[in-house]
Amino acid sequence: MQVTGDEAPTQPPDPTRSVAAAARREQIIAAAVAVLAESGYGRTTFERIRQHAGISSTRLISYHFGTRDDLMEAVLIDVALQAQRAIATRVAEARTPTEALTARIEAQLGWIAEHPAAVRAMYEISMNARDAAGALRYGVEASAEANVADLEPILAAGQRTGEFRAFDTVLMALTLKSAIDAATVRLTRPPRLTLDECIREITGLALRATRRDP
Amino acid sequence: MQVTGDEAPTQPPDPTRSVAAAARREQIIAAAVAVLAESGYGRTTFERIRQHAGISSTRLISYHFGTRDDLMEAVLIDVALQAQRAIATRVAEARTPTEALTARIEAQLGWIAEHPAAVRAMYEISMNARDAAGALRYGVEASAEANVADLEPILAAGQRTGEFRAFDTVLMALTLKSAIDAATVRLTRPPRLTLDECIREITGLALRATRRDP
Amino acid sequence: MQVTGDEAPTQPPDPTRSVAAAARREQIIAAAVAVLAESGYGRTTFERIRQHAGISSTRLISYHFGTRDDLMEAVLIDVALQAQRAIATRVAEARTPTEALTARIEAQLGWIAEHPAAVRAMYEISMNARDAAGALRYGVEASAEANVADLEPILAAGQRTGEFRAFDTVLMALTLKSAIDAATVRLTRPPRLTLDECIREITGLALRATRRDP
Amino acid sequence: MQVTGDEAPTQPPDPTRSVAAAARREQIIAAAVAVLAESGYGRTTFERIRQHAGISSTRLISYHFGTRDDLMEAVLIDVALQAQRAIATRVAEARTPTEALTARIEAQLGWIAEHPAAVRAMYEISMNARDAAGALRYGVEASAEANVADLEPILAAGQRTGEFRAFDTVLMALTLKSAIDAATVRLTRPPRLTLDECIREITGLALRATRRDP
DNA sequence: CATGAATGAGCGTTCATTCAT
DNA sequence: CATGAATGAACGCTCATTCAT
Repeated sequence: MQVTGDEAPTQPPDPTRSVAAAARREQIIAAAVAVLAESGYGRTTFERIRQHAGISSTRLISYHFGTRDDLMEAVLIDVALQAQRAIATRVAEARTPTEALTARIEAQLGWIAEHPAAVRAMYEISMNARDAAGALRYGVEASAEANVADLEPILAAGQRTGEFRAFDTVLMALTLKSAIDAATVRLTRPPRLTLDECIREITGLALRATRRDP
Repeated sequence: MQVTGDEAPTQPPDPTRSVAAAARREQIIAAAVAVLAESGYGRTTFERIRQHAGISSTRLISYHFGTRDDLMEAVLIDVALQAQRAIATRVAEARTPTEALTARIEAQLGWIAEHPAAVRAMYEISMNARDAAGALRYGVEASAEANVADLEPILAAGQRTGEFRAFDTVLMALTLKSAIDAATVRLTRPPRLTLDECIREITGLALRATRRDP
Repeated sequence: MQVTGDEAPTQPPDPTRSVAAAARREQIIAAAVAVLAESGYGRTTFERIRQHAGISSTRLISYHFGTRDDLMEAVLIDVALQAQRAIATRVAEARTPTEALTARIEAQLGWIAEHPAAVRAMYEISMNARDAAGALRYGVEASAEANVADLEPILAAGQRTGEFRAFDTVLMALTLKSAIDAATVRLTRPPRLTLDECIREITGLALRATRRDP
Repeated sequence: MQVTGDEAPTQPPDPTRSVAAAARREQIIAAAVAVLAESGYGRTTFERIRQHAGISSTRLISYHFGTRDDLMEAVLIDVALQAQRAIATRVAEARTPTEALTARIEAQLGWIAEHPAAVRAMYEISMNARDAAGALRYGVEASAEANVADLEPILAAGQRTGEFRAFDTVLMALTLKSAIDAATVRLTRPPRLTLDECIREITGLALRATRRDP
């Protein structure tokens, strides 16, 4: 994802080569997430990030990330990967597709509840970052795909083991994603539900929707 | 030292005094709505609005609306009032609370379906406009209140006539609002529903939720 | 040549509409010419121009001209037009093609000798201004064409009147241009010639090259 | 507090000590020449040179050459020496001053025709490099002197042997230099001449100008 | 009702350079 | 011999806004 060539600042550091650079990047990304969540995309300037990160110069940001757009992309990728990893870890512990489905829902809702700022930051970026032509850079489609990509295999596995009934796995994945999104909103906006209520609600729905007809 | 108000070089002209001024204001607001919907809040600059409106100078915008924030507020109010009026008109034709409730839902969903740009513009403003301190100027609460304000009287009226059962009218109004919001999303994002399906869904839900137990 | 639309600063002033704006533009262009001649293209910054023009803010420059490239183009056009006009005026006074040819050479060499800064400024721009792709924006070809455009009609007219012999007018125009360019160099670099010497040299050459064979 | 010289963090390594360092320097100079010729002085940044040279970091450039100005000077000197050497070698083969004069002209024009990028690079540097005060660092005078320095001895020798007539050798050298410069332009810009034509032209001129009157 | 002219503040970006190993 | 990390300074540009008519 690193830009090479002309656009990059002098000496773009290879993040994989140096732990110090990686740490700096993490520090800056964390600050960017906080500012995005608190102040919104439009007010997330290098200067505000600099203040929040407690570093001396905004130059340090462009040194590590290049342009503002590059930084935003780095934040988006970083946060998405973190979420993905957290969820994948918990799903990996499941022994059956049913458990996996439950774990997946719990993990996602749990992660969202635990990282409201990160979620908000992703939202700000995906709703505001635009390319030169003015089109949204990270459209709804992209995030939809991302959220569905790991759900569909679980459903397919469940059908293979016979735990789940026959249905279109892509469509079901999309439906579950929508349900989770709806529940997510209920975590933050009235009529509010607690995390446990959300999880219970969605897992109940998912299990009923996928289980073999008796 | 000019003897003018605080917000503009010459105070925004009294819209009742001049039809020309009112027309200009409408023209600019319409352009602002279009730009907001197409380019997002951050890229909705005076210059872009000027182009879209086909007027000669951005000065004309600040002349009529004062600051950018003032313009955004004017857009928000204008659009909200328009929606409110359209809905109120249709609700006013209803003869019973039940009819009013149905009309209210149909009218709102209908208006949303017919004015996607306006809806998007309101969304952009409410999600991005911030005050000097950095706080969202038109929080979720504000729009919630607005959307609920005309719903609650209908419910109360239904209870008085005995058509509706006993329930907390505020809570029920909020619940219905949430349901409508959810349906709204289904108009634009998969799994998609048609306007008619949305209306049927929500009115069915509302009627069942409010009617007297048999 | 005025950029319209997005790239323009707020309220690009129409230079034809206001004498004040035209005066400001002239003032800024004059300062730009001086800085270009003195400091070269790379050091011709808004700030240096601002100082030289004795104006308060660099913003005034971008207000009137837009981007730096736009300014440079404006300078180039302005200077070229000025030269063109000065030359055309003197050529217009000529009664015969022979006189016109002489006048043309005298006028161009005279203008160059009188406006060394302007000549240098044009040179700096044409040798340094590049487009986004990195290619020279105002190639040698462009200036060659410009310098030849008014020469060729004179030659053609002389052939019609019978004062000049038969030759390819385009080729002859190019040749004369080359001779003038060479003479120009001799005005500034050793072995140096005076303006009068240059004029005598080139007009002598031109007249001999074009006159009817006896 | 490092005990180093003024210009670089660690003093530019002694080129005689290490062949590796010399090779690096050559590599970087070659890249710089290419970038100068292609992109012009203003766009010849460390980053672009780095890309062109295929090295990892711009730091390597400043390590070997110090500042940007130092690099440019190194390029200028390197290219000039190369040209000088090529020309001197061919002149050394001549047995008489007349042969030497011919060889000198042929060699210079030949070198120019064979190394357009190097010629262009020298030109870019000499026309753009400036000192802190803003004055051209390598003025026209400098290059004139350089080009004349080896011409004058040839002429003087010819006078001593009696092959050449009496004339002011410095003035004649300058004149010949001007003629060569003019021919150089004719290699690249219309009305164009081939290399052979140029050589014939200039050598013809030179021999006629210097030979004893019969 | 409309416009022209001017302006200040802030932002991202670029570039060479320096301090460390 | 080479590199990584950091940094300061300057620049062009954008935007909303204000002072005049």
